[in-house]
Amino acid sequence: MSKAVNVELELPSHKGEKSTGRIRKKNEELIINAAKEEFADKGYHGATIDSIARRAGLPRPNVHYYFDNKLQLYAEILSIIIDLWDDALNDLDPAEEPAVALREYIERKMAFSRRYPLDSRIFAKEILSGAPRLETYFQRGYRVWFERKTRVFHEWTEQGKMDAVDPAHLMFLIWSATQHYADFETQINAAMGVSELDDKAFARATETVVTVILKGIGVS
Amino acid sequence: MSKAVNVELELPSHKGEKSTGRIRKKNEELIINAAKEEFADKGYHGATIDSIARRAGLPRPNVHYYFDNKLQLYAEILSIIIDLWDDALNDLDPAEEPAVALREYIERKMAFSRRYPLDSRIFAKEILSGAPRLETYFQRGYRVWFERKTRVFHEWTEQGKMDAVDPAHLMFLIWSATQHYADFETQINAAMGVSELDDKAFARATETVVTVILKGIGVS
DNA sequence: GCAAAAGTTGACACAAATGTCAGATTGTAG
DNA sequence: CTACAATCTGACATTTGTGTCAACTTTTGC
Repeated sequence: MSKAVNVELELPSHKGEKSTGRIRKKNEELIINAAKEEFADKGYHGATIDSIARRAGLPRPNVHYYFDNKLQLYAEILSIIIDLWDDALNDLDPAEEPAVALREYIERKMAFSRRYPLDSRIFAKEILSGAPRLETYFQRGYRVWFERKTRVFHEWTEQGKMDAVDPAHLMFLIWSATQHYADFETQINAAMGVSELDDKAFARATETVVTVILKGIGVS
Repeated sequence: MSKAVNVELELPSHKGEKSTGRIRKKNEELIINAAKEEFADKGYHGATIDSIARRAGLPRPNVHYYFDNKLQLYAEILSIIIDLWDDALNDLDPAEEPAVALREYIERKMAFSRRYPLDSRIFAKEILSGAPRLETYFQRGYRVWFERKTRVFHEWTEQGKMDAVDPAHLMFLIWSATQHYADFETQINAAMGVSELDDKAFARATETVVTVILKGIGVS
C-alpha cells in the first residue's frame, strides 16, 4: 500500500518520449530488454539494478542515467506490456461466425504466449502480488472494458450461435488456458520431458485448446 | 543457479520433525502462516524476515530460532504445499464414468483454489521464476508422475467414453482454468466489479468450467 | 572545429536486510 | 524446588543494494 504507485499516474510516458538521440533510444531498449528478463525471473523485489546493468552490458550508474529509479523502470515496462496487449488483441467481432472469430482469437493469444513469454510472466507476477502497481489500471473503467470484451458472447448466445455459457467465466477460461503456456512453461516442459516445446508441439497445444473450447460452448 | 537449493535435498523434513514442545509447534505454525502471506504477496526476494516476524507477532530473532534462514523457511513451505496437493488430489479413477470423475476432480481443484489461494500463488510464483528451488522436484520422475496422471484420458478415449483429445494438454487446460481463480483473483475481482467472489459466484464459475470442459471433450 | 549538450563512470553515502551471539527468562522433569 | 533444557531478545557485524555526484569523454549542431 505504502508505495502503491500507479503506471498511469507515474507514466503517461513512453509514447510522447522526447525523442532525443539515437544513443538514448538504443540504450533504453537495451536496458528495457535486460530488465524484462530480470523482472520476469526474479520479480520486482528480486531484480537488482546491478544485475540489469550487467545483462545490458552497461555500468550501473548508466542505468540510472536513463531511468531515475527501479520503480520507474518497472512501471515503464508494465506500461509497455499493457499497450502491447491492447494493440494486438482487438475485440472479437460479433458479426463474424464464432467458430472463425474465436479460433482466431485463441490462436492469437497462444502465439502471444509463445512470442512474448517474458511480458506475460511479468504481468502475471504483478497480479499474483495483488497488482499493487496497477491499482488505477484495474479501477479506472476496467470493469466496463471487460464487459465490452465479453458482450460478444452474449450476442452470439442470443443468436443461438453458441451455448448459454457465462461470458465472464468463458473469457477467464480462454485467458487462463492460453497464458498458461507462457507462465507455466517450466512445469509444462518438465511434464512433457522436453527443454522447450517445438513448433509442432505448440501447434498441437493450440489445436487442443481451440478444439475443446469451441466444442465446449457448442460451436462447430 | 548459484543458490539453486532443492526442497528434497534440503528438507526431507517436516514429516519426521522432532516433536519437541507444544510451544515449538505453536510458534512454527504461527511463523509459517505469516510467511505464507508474505511470500504470496512479495515473492521470495521481496519477503523480509522482519515483516514475517511482525505478522506472526514475534521479534525477529525468534524467527531465526525456529528457522535457520529464509531459504530454509521458504523451502519448508514449498514442501508443505506440495504434500498438501499430492494428498488431496488423488488420481482420476479409470473405472469410474468420466462425467462423474472429471466433474468431481474439477470441483475439487476449484475448491482448492478457493480454500488455499496463498499456497497456489506461492507455487505459481516459483514456477514463473523458472522454479529454481524445485529443480529436483521437476526432474526426479515428474515426467513419469505426470504420465500416470494423464493415462486415464487415454483409456477413456480408447473405450470411446470421450473424444481423442491430447491428454497432456487437456490436463494443462484443467489445471490452468482452475488455478486461475486463485492466482488471478485480483484481476477477476476487478473484472467482475466485486471485492471477492461470494459462494454463489464461485459456484457459477465452477459450473462453467465443468460444463465447457466436459462437453468440450465429448462427455455428457 | 568548437562550444554546448549528451552520455559515461568511479567513488561515495545511505538504507535495508540478514544472520549471530550472549545473556536473560521461562518451562519442565524428577 | 531445583537443575537442565527450551525459549526469548537486544545489540551487533556484515552484506547487499540503492541512488547521487562530480569529473571526464563523446557526440552533435552550427
